[in-house]
Parts: sequence; structure tokens; C-alpha cells
Amino acid sequence: MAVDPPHSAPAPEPDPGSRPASGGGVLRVALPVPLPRLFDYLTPAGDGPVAAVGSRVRVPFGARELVGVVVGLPAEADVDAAALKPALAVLDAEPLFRGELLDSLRWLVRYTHAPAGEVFATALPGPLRHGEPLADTHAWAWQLTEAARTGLDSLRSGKPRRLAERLQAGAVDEDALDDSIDGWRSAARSLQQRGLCERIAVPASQLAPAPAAGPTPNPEQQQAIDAILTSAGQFEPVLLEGVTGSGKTEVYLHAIADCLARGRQALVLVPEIGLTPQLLSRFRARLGVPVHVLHSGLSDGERARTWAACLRGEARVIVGTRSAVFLPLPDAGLLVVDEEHDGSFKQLDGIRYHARDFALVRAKALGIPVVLGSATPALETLHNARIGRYMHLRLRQRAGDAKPPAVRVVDVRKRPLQAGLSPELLQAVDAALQAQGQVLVFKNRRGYAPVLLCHDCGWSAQCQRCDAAMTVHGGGRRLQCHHCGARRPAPNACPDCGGLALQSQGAGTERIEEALRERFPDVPVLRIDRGTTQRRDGLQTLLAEFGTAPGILVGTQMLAKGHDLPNLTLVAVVGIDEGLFSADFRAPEKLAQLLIQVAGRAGRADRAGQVLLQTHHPEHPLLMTLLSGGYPAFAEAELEQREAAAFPPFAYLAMLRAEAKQVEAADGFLQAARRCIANVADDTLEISGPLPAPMPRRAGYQRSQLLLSAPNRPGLHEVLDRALGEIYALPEARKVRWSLDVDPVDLY
DNA sequence: AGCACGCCGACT
DNA sequence: GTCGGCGTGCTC
Repeated sequence: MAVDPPHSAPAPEPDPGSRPASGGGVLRVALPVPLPRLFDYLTPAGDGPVAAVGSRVRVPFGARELVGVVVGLPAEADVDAAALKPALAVLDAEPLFRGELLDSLRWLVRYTHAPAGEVFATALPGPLRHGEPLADTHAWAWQLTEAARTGLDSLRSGKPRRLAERLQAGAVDEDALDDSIDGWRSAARSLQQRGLCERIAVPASQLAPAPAAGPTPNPEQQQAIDAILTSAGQFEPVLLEGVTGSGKTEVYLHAIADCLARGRQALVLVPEIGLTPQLLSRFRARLGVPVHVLHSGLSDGERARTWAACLRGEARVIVGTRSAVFLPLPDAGLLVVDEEHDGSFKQLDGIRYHARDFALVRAKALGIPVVLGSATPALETLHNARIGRYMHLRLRQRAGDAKPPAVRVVDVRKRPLQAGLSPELLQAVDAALQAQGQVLVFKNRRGYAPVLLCHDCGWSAQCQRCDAAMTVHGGGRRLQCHHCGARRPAPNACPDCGGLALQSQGAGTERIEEALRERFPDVPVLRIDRGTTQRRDGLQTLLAEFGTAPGILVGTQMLAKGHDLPNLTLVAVVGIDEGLFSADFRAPEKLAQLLIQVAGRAGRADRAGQVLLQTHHPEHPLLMTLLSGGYPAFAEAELEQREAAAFPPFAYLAMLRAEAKQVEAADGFLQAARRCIANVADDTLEISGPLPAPMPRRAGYQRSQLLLSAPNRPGLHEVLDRALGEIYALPEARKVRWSLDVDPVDLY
């Protein structure tokens, strides 16, 4: 969703929402069904809340009941009036969607070409989606009862007594009790049973520790802060390009503090793994207001409460992952997208939106600045900055005079490898440990080995439901498919030839961990990947135990950012060669971003870090450019390539995907869809496919895809608008699961 | 997507 | 004789 802000803001529609539907009126409702249509109903009988645009309604739909959102109050229905059913009830006295959010979601419907009801449903937390009332946002507090005045003396010293004494001056909210008395809950329960204290609802606490002063911004930071503050109150997209450790967060904090001082709300979007306790505690310590969070780890109830607190304007600062971009922000003053290049901002199923791009749309509609921060901006973002659509601010200095790491490429051709590690790499690890430093070995592949191979006949362990090899886990004992999750024990003998020459080919993090333990028995070796950090906060706990003494971390993507490792002096990157030759046109960008991010972990503060890249292709242009000119030089070169090849941001893509048990069904649908599209397209639209997806069979389904490429965005949308009606109605559509992805990230 | 209606096989 | 398979049609 590379957004073109000057052209594509949601047109604020004349909003009939303020005009309540009069008796006998028609409600136009968006329902969460995969149909490209709205449904009209009569206003419900009875005397519930009056329907307005943006309110939820419960309606009969075929044989079932659904919760939908009123999106219009037309003078008359677009179907036979006799066919209209009355809605069952209006669920909101005040509309949930109003003003800017309503306009922006309407824009998203047009942009994604998705059914409106599904877009609105995606924007709501589960409980609201299912028709529950807007959650209470009050806090709970405890106070002494009348009876306590006489009964208190009978308490022996202990927890209950201490709690009672604390409550004598008046009610205390639970957050404050959490902070002051360990295990107060059981004490409270015991007092409650004796009728001495009670739990009461109080307005949500606006209290937080007084804001702590931060470090004085350096001149670059100050310049960036000033530029953002100057833009307050108007739409201004800002790319904040800052090398790792240059203090982007400090700039955000000043901009947010200013936003709060002007009485406005601030929303900060972070990648899935960027929402660390460290980041939160820093925000909490500095801002002096409660910081609300929204991420996938929360319960439905918690998400619903945060949503309500935002709508009521009670939440002033919200930090959240992708889905937080849908929060209602009646007093919005600032949006921040941290690590804006991160792939987790794009939703890959359901409504395929890009949170960064939707944040831009919202900021434009809200008339507020939006800050996109990254050390390695997405090429789309850089392009927009270069052509002057975005203000471009740079932070080149590392805070505290930290030196950039020294990068060394290790040519491993013809070198003996041990679990994929070269002697040079092991030597460097040894040296770093000797110098009391910590080491990170980065390998983008979890498990023990990517393939189990029979050395006698060439058989390899394949997943039965996917076109993919199974990964060896558990030191060679188990097989696991990373695409569908299938697991089975590894065979002892080759199922084909019966031979016993089964070998684990290649190395994943597990095997590297094993090799490093063997080689460096005296230091802790800690592996961090999806397998070792299942539990909530697991990563945090593991890293805390790891401490700062000499030791080795082995890990995947997860370790690329977000966690402070002050004593990390060597980062070794293993297995980048696949990324150098991937068919995906975004692979070079992703690899460059990853290398820069990982390298940024080495050497903070006083110690210069070292980065080691192990490769069979030391002369690869990507590495040469990245090494000599850094990310900016790489980006320059890569943008030229994209332009020459007519790829984004110089072309506009949409992907139609289909999957079915039979290939013929998937292909047949896409063939038919291709004809629908070709009928309405001019010759500037390129249509390729149907082609098998990169992994044609996944979890038992055959997957096929059709790629559309247009030289301009309006042209692409026009074609889709005109073709989709027919595509929905295709008889072939019934036999497949299909989806449209505007601005797909993964072509392969 | 669901859910009902509808017309053909192996079971109490 | 029926329970139930999933084809197809519809949802204001």
C-alpha cells in the first residue's frame, strides 16, 4: 500500500451520521461476510438507541444473526422495499466509528477492494465484533467498609493489617497496591470475607510517576525534534532515518511529550517483536501518563478495554503492533511508526493492509504529523522522501560517541566448515570471548538441519502435505515442517532403500549451538529462536539470565533488534548466501536491512564492535555496495534496479491468489479471473499467470497466483473495481479459496 | 463464510 | 426404511 499522500486521502464524506435515522428509515449495513455488497435493513422496532452511521446493529441474515456496522442512512433501499427485514437492535447509543476513523476505513475498503464488513470487523476487538457493549474503562480500588471502623483493632499484625492501615486514609487503586504491598490480593480477600473492605470502581487513573528527565538531545536530535514540533497540527510525513544507536526513541519521546502538552493523543506503532518491556518502561518513565499497550498477546478483554479507553480519549499514549493502527483517536496529535520497514506491519491474511501505509492515510485525514523511523528505511519510503513527499530527517551520530562496528567479510570457499562455521569465525569468537566480550551468531534458520538426506540413494525427508523438505529437530531425532507444523520422528533407516546412511544436511541454529558448546565448553551458549521463547516474556527472562559475562548467543531474526546487549562485541552472520540469490525482487532489500540491523547490535558505548559476514560470494555487488557505501548507497543502487525492472515503487502491483485441493480448480479460477481482468484493462496492465505459487502445495492445498502490474495506481484500482464484480460471481470461484492482495510483499 | 435445501449411498 | 454425503443457491 505505498501511499501517495497528496492524492489519496480519504475524502471526508458528508457524514449523515449526525442525523439520526427517523422512524421507518433504512439502514445500510456492512456485514462481516465475504460478499462485495452492503445490505439494507429497516430501523428496528422498539425504543432502543437510534441508529447512526458508525453504530453497530444486530441483524437477521439468512438463517443466522450477525453484528454489522451502519455505513449509511439512504433515503430509500436499493432493493425491493418488501424484501427488507427490520434490524433486531441498535447496539451503540453513540457510534463506535465516527469522523476520521470512519472516513479512513472507507478509504481502506476502496483500497483493498475487500468487503466493507470485513474491514470494519478487522478494525474492532473481538468482543465489540461480537456485539458486546463498549467495555468499562474504570479502574478498581479498595476501601474500608463502615464495619472496619470498629473491627480493625482486632486485626493481628500481618499483611491484612498492613493493607487496612494503608486504606485508612481512603480508597487506593489496585495499581498503587501492586506497587506498594506484595501479595495484597490475598490480604484483601481475607479482609473482604470479614466484611472489612470492599472493591469499588473508580475513574481510570491518569496518574503515573512524574516524568523523568532524559538526556539532553544532541544537535542532530534537537534539529529533528524541532522539525517535528514545527509540523504540529498539520499533516506532515517525516522519515526519521537514524543509524542504530542514534537515539530515534529519544526524538519520539520529545515529540510525544510535546503532543501530550498540547492535550493530544499519540499512537506509536512498533513491529511484533519491537514491543519489549525495555521500550515500555522507558516510555512509562519518561512521559508521566499511563502508557497503554495493544499487541497480540493480550486477552480479548484487555484489547476491548484499550479500544474503549482510546475512543473515550482516556488513553493518551498508546504503543501497539499492527492492529493498533485501527484505534479510534478523537484527540490525535501524533503518529509514530518505529522500524517502519519491518515486514510485520503488513497483514498477510484476511484484510491485507499495511499498518504503516494506513497510518499515513490516517495522519493525512487527521491533519497531524506522522514520523516513520528506521535505520534502514523501506525503498518505497526512501523514494517518497527523495521526491519530496516526505520530510527527510537524518541522525548520523551514534549516541555517546559509540563507534560504528568494523565489518569483515569471510570468504568460506574451500574452507573446512564445522556446522557451517569457518575456522576464521571460530577464531574470532574465541578472541572476543578472551577479551571478555559477548558474541552473537546469527543464522536465519531454526532447527537442527534443514534437510535429512540418505547418502546411499538420495532420498530426503519431505513433508507429506507441502512441497518442502522437513527440518530436522531435536539433535536429529525429530522432523518438523516449518510451513504446516507437521511433526514426526526421524526414521532410523532410509524409507526408500533401507540404508542406514541418513545424514542431517546443513545447519540450523540448533546444530550451531551444539557445535559451539562443544568448541567453547567453558562459556554459556544460549540459543534464541521461536523454539526457545514460546512463553510470554521468555526471551526477556533468558536474556536476563544470560547477563553480561562472556558467552555466546545463537539466534534467528528475533535477535536482530530490540534488546540491549551492552557487552556484545562480535556479531557473526552465517548463511546469507540464500538471500543473495533469491528470486523475490524484495530479497536484496530484506537482506540488506537485516545485515545492517544485526550489525548494529555490535559494540555500543565504549567498545568498538566487530561484524563478520560469512559467505561463498564475497564479491557479490550487494555486499560490496553495502560495505563501501552503507545502506544509503545500497538503496540508491537498488532503486535504480527497481526502476529499470519496473518494480515497486515504480510500478503498482496486485496479486490474486487461489488455493484448492486440485491444481485445476485453482488455475481454472485464475484463468477465468484473468479473462475478466483482460476485458476491462488497457494494454498498460501486465498480467502474468496463473503460475504456481513458490511453494505450490502447502498444508495439502495447491496454490496458484496471478500477478497484475500497472504503471500507475489509479489505473490498477480502476481495473480491479471493474473486474471484481464479475470475479466474485464466477462459478469457478465456488471451488477455491481466493484472495486479492493489493501491494503484495511476497511475490515468491 | 455459513446455512438450508436437495437428491443419492450404507447403516441402525 | 433413514442418516448423511457435499453440490448449489442465497443472504437486505
